[in-house]
Amino acid sequence: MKSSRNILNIHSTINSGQYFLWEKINNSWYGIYEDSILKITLPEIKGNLTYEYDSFPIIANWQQPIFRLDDKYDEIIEDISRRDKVVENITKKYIGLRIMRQKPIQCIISFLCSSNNNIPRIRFILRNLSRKFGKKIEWDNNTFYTFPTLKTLATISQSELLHCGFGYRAEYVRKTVKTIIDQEIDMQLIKDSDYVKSKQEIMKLSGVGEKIADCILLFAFDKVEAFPMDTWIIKLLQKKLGQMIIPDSELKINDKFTPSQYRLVSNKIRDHYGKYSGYAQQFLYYSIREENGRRW
DNA sequence: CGCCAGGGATCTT
DNA sequence: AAGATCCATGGC
Repeated sequence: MKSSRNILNIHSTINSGQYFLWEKINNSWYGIYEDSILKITLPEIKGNLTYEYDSFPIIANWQQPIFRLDDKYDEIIEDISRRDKVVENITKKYIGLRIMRQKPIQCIISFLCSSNNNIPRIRFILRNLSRKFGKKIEWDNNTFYTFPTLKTLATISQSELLHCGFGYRAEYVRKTVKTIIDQEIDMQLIKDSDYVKSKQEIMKLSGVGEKIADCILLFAFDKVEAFPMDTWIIKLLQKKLGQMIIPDSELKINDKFTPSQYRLVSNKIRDHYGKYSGYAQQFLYYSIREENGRRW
């Protein structure tokens, strides 16, 4: 199965801080997904705009759900581009950037780990966790480790988590895993409900506040209107988007916002960008990181 | 040494 | 309801 690069740019999509367990080996990207290893091989011939997809153990046509190829991409780009010039320009520049659809548990643990942390370290910690507690898979002359299952996660001790590098987030992981195992949150409800109700439910998890909830809903639960606001997006709001989205507001955007400030700005911003706000956010985030010379 | 990293929980006013 | 503080860790 192949797809054109003008609707999917692998590099920007994988390197946009949404899905941490990918690594490039030679001319292929390898990703961790459930019990399988995903593989994308880049074209060797210049001008060839197709990718080749593979996986082991095989998952047929995995790229369709994972890169959300079923989304009406053109319509989404047109919709968010209409909202303001900033996003219009960025979507032109980085066309092909996609949102990926992750498995809930991996996504939840990944973003629990993201609080007050940076992307290289998030990757480092998640890889440690996988190496120690995931299933070993030998493929393509390489060794890979899957992400541990919920059941396995429940058996991991606090000190083992600390040894992976979770730091103070180890307690979040332990509590969150227990909450999910004990079915104290309703995963089906999160899948089926709208953004507001799903967010309320996912925020019952320890370590999941406003921002991380938005990430989980956007990257694992199809809530494409979620607009996660991290420190970089907040800087952008202070610098160039604030007046456009929150005109004449008495709200002062500080470097951190309180939960109520977050909700207020979130409401305004989702009103501004509409039902595909999550896509707008991902373009903005990627753009900021590119402009600031990301290191990862 | 301080500041920052895809923040959140908890305690204090 | 809004601030202040602490959280573990590494890069710069």
